[in-house]
Amino acid sequence: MDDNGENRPKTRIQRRNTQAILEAALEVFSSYGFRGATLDQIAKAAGLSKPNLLYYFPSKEAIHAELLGGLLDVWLAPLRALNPDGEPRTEIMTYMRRKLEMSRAMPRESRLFANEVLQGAPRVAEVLSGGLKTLVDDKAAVIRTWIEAGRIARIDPHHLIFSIWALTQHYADFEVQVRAVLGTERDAFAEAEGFLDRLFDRLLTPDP
Amino acid sequence: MDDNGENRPKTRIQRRNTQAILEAALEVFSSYGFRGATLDQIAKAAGLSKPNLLYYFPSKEAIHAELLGGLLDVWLAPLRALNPDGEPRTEIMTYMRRKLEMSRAMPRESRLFANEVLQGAPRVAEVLSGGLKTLVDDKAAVIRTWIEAGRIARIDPHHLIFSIWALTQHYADFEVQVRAVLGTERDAFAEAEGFLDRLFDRLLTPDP
DNA sequence: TCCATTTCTGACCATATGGTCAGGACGATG
DNA sequence: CATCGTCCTGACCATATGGTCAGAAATGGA
Repeated sequence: MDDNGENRPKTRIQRRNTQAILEAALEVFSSYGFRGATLDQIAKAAGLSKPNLLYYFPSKEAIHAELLGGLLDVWLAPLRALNPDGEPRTEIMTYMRRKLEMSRAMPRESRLFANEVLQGAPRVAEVLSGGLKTLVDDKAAVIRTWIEAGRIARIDPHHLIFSIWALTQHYADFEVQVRAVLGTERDAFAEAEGFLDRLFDRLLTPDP
Repeated sequence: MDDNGENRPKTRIQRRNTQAILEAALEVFSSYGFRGATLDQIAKAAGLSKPNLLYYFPSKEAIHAELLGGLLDVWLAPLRALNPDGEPRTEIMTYMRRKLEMSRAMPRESRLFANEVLQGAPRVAEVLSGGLKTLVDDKAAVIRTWIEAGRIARIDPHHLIFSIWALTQHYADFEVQVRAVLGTERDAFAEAEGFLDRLFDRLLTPDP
């Protein structure tokens, strides 16, 4: 089904152009969603002609799929890195900080996923209920052992993870809103770090 | 500029059809975003022909604008209701619960706004930096007085409001993801209420 | 019942869009 | 420099889409 993976870009030109296309596609898809984006927009942003786009990728779908698939691992890496043998609060705080840093450094990637999920995740539904669910369930189980050991507060692990997603991605996905409300003077991400540190510190502290 | 407001729907048929159109448009726009939605989809969902749609609304833009504008007041009502003279924690907790309830009861409306803001809010940019900013600044000032009086913890009011938005809207905007991860057995919103109660209770409690 | 107004439709239009194709330009390799 | 495979393009196509229009059908009031 998927003819990628075997025949990677070989020549210099292929590498440069596929890279430019994916970069441009990220820009456009993250701004307009899949249906709202057009090949002409992507081609223009990549500095290529539309037929040339389709010389490197067989279809609009394929570009989108390549983008999503290629970024999924990066996107989930921080959660994967959550170490069952680490110090519970450190592990969770580190995870949260990494997610926030990703929102800051890769807001377009965040919006790409947000657009996809918002619109019903038609292209990644299997990933959500497959790999993602497995990963989250796995880490939730780890967190549960920490709770049982009394090392962090007794809160639902799944919703703890959701809260990290929601609070960190909010600053990327709703950036224009955050900026509009805070004004251009304030640094939303810098402030968010302090705020979220405090929030999760309080949330995780076990009851006396 | 806006020729609405004066000539509201009068006849029974007008009322019924404009209602059906807005209902259908909410369904379609919230699922696909502005550019991703088509008039044919909306017309079909409303049980009308496309020309008939355009008999009631002058353009696709107009339908979208009417939807957004009509819902803004409803959407911001809970924040407006935050009472400076009320008991601080009760006021904030009530606000959070109302927002969560709105996410539960009106997920399509939430996604409509989410789509709009995600894609750069081209049609509501003025509202964000105008009315919304004013409202938020106003309520943030109220919260700040509560903090100064030592009645709630010393946390940034703007980010407190952001956190309420992020955490409650997450359950509507990313519903498919939440459902995929949680499975169909669990009731995300019921669980969220308990989780968020606990979270904000801990967040707001003043330092000893 | 008759007429004016409102409501609705099929046919149509201009443009946008995803995608194709024949062939030309280019670049590396002998 | 000849040649072969890579790279690229203009022209083109089928379909989708937002929107228009002349006129038919329904509605409502006198």
